[in-house]
Amino acid sequence: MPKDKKLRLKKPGVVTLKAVADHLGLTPGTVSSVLNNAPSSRSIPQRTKTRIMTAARELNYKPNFFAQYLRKKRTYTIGVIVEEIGDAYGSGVISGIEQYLRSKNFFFLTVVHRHDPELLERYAQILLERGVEGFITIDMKLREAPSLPTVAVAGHKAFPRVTNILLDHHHAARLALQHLSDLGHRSIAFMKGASFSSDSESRWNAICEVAEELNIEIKPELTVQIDINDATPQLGYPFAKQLLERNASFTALFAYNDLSALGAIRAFQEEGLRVPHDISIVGFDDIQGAAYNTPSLTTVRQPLMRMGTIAAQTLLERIENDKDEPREIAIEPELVIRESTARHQG
Amino acid sequence: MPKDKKLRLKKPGVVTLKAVADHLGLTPGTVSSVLNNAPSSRSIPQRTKTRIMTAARELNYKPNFFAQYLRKKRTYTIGVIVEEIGDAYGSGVISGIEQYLRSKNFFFLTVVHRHDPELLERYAQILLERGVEGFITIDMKLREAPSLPTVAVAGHKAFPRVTNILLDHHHAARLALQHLSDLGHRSIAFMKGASFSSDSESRWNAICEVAEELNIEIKPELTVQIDINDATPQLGYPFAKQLLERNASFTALFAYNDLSALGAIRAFQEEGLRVPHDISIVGFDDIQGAAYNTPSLTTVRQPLMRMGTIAAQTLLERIENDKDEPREIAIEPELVIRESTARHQG
DNA sequence: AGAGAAAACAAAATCGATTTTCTGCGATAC
DNA sequence: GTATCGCAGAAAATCGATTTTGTTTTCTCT
Repeated sequence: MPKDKKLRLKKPGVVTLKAVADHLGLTPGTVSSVLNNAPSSRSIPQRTKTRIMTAARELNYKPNFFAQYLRKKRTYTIGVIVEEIGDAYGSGVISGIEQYLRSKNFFFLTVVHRHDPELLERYAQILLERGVEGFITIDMKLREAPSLPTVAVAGHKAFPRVTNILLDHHHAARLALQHLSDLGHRSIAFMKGASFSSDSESRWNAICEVAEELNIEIKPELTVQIDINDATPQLGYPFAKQLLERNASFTALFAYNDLSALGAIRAFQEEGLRVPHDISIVGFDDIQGAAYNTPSLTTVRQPLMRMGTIAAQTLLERIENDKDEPREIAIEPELVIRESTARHQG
Repeated sequence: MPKDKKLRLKKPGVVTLKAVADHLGLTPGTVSSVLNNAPSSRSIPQRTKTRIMTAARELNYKPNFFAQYLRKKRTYTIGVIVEEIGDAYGSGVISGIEQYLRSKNFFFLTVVHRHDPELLERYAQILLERGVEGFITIDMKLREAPSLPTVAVAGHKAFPRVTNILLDHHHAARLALQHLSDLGHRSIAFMKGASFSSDSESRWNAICEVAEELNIEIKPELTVQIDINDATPQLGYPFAKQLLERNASFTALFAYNDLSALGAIRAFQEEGLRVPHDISIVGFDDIQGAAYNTPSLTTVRQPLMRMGTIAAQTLLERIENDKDEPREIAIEPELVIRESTARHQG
């Protein structure tokens, strides 16, 4: 006969509030109010309070999270929705989130969207079921107003309850293009981000504006559009090849991000082009590893960790104080000059 | 006067079991038993069952996860403990875990250990509080038997309730060293993994054995010990420098993993050494990006995603059927030859 | 000395499910 | 004609907390 499964449900060692109360000869309610320092415990004498505290510590009492939720409706947990597990951009942001939340005794659940609406729908539902108190989305295009306080990292559209954290793309474009221009590059190729990537549009618009300001011509034959979804340098590879096939000459490439830049370097080198000798390349983000590539990558740095910290902080403030949300928080980029750009050998 | 916070606790739109029951003129118990197809619903006529099902769907009733847990003690959730957010090795494994769990309608919570016992302790506690039904640890040295079914990816020590998923390191070492040997390398330098990395010891022992078999001498002056904790190529950089400072000549390096290999390449190139022309390098893992480095990395591939899938599958089987755990599951590595190794120019 | 207040807790309601135990009624059996 | 069974569902107990309401005592004050 199989052992009764029910018996295994009750974990033997778990100390409940009732156990503590019994041990003290008090009722659960009294113990609870003291442990939570509730107003109703005002009339309990210090002696008893101390007895209760001590017993709770000695028995190693930990309130059951689920039972507690049922009354308090709080989980001290937020949901983080990221493109892909281990994606370089998201990982940087999440590190910042983790740091901040840990310091505030909050916890977070992570799910992936992969730019797939169905997957997102499903995982968002799970997060809600699990009682998250807010969302942080990373590189995600929101389709509708979320039901909870939300901070959208790289979010651009305005929605109720949403704070967008966004980079100053105009400044970013200026840093990159000015740098290339200063190095003597005039024929610059561009990679446009995939339409589902939330920064694509703003970044491209900023590039167009700045190019005009700097008198740099954006030639259609030197522009490629990324339209795949990949969290590896493979992202840029086919589009760099595509660029080369067009036989239009260029001396520099402003990639959509670091991943696509790394893929492009690989593609160029396979065709016998040297970076930066023949082609200078500027990436975007400054992900982990950009500094360790050969050649190391010149790139527009986004302070990813800091963006994560700010996102978490903003969200917690809204959750705890239900403050009015700031609509937008702007982040300033920074140019990191490394080996992948050089003076145009003209 | 501030609005009463209590009022905001009850979410307006949430439909409870009682709401469904009221709407049907039945009791919650009846509705619950039918929705769960419980034995006690045998006596309920099909008409009523259909009415209940329909109403539940129409009202979009979703059982409250927390209330449900209180009775059933199930969360359909496991805890994944990984070294660092976005670390290349862990991300690969987690991708596999995610895929499998999703197909089985399980969910997972991720926390980081950073090889820090205190952090681990704290996060493990949180996972338990949140009712995970098992653990998957990744690159973690267990200190004691866990309280729940556990699968340890790259776990080596035997513990009750733990299944270790481990690579055949002897085979791995043979693939790498045979390859270098075939290319004519005799003076090979080695990087030993940090003591807190769980594969370090086995991998090193295997290397020593195979070196002996192949008559390759392991010289102390060509051996460096990684003793920092870093999830970027920075991991290998200082130790490669250290190797060079010793002025002992070598023609190849077998790094601890791909990250340290990438860092080493950078260090060597800074000193004017070309890879693979002057030094051949073999990495380990085949992380995302190893194929896109310049030069692309010859490496011993671990099938990370598959290891994740197997880990998840093994764990679920143990949770659902409380089967006896397999003590170990062996994984076969594979050599991926790319550009970072070449014949010794002797 | 008696009323009212405060002290010190106990009891009960509640959160939202699941599960076991009842109950009333019609049909069948003897 | 009544004991028994099955049906259809109601009632109540339970999971483990929190919170509100009650109930004794013991002071305090006049």
